[in-house]
Amino acid sequence: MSALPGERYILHVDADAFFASVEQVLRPDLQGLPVIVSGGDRGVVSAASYEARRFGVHSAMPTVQARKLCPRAVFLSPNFSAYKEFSTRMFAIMKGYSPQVEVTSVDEGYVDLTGTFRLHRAPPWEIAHRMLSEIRAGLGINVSGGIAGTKCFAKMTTGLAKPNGLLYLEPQHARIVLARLPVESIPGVGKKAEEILKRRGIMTVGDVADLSRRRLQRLLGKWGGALWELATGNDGRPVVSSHRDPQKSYSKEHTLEQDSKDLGHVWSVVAQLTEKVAARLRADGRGACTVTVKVRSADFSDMSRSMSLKFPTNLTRDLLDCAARLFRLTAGRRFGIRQVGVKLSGIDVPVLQTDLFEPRRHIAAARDRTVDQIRNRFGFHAVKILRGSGYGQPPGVG
DNA sequence: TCTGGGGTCCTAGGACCC
DNA sequence: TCTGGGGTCCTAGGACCC
Repeated sequence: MSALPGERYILHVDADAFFASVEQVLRPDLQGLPVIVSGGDRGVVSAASYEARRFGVHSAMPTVQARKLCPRAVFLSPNFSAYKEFSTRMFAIMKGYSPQVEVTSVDEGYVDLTGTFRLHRAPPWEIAHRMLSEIRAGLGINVSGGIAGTKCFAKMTTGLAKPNGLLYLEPQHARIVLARLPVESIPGVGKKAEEILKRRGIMTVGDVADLSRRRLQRLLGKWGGALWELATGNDGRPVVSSHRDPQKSYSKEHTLEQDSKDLGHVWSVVAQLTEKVAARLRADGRGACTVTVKVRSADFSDMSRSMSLKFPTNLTRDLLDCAARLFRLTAGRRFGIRQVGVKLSGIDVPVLQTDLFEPRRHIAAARDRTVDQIRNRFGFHAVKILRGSGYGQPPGVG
């Protein structure tokens, strides 16, 4: 048996209720119970075990609502380092079967199985079955997989295989089976695109495929053309096993426990976010040109202000300085503040030529290094940067 | 129902340059 | 009175994904 010329066999792998499943492995007393991982009562559900889903709980649902639907569930805060470790083990198993493994998120990835006939002397669905079985046995979690001729179809097929299943759709069957699914099951079609399409009677994947590319482009812009390729099975994107593109932005957000109009307090939160995100930048040996401060008001309107520097920097002093100026520009709103965020972009190697003219920057860099070391060992609050100590000025508003 | 936090990519207008 | 055009960078906002 061998692959037909030009035919691809792409496997999409997705762990079921990943965060909740990992928690149930780490705490066997939670097996069989409804488990909900969520970021707190003003947040949303990150993952719900299948026991919790029976009560109607699903991810992205407000935690408050999940509590109403399933008050007896075990609610847990996320433990990202544990999820990362399980993720690493899962992908290590996958890489044992094919060198072409693409990691798309902590619990999801693609494997190109086109070459497995030759490599393993077994058809791709057999290889996929072994792979998923090894993950289940090794990690104790459930995983699902879908095999199809394109990445898009493989991912949609996984959706049909859940929970804990594996499904292979031959090309001619994939067209028929997937065509019946609703438009929003195509990855990339969210609420907005769904509304635009359905308002015009375009309800299913098949309806999209039957349109002309031009019509879709008129409806959805550039994305319309790409969507047409996905829906018609002309998605030629390869499985990319090489290293991911370097990270393009670093951000940190925080939702306040209560909406606040106390700009002094809110600024102290923004300053902490800035310090934390700057430390991540330094840990990667990188710098940022652009700083963005985002404010979400109690009415859920967002406002962001950004500014760009001439040279990439990772000095806390520089970044806090920008953040303070930007935060001042967001003042004067009618509602309290719900959430704030700091984003660093325009990422590059930090530039130091200004050092020649300003030895104080060396001192600032040394101070950052010291603060990072202490905080890495004793925690963020082991060091407190006081206002008026040369950086991190108060907002001067309100 | 009452809406997180981490990202990526796209659009559109204005400034600026040649 | 009429007033280019293309390229690139910056900013603000928004859609989408897990």
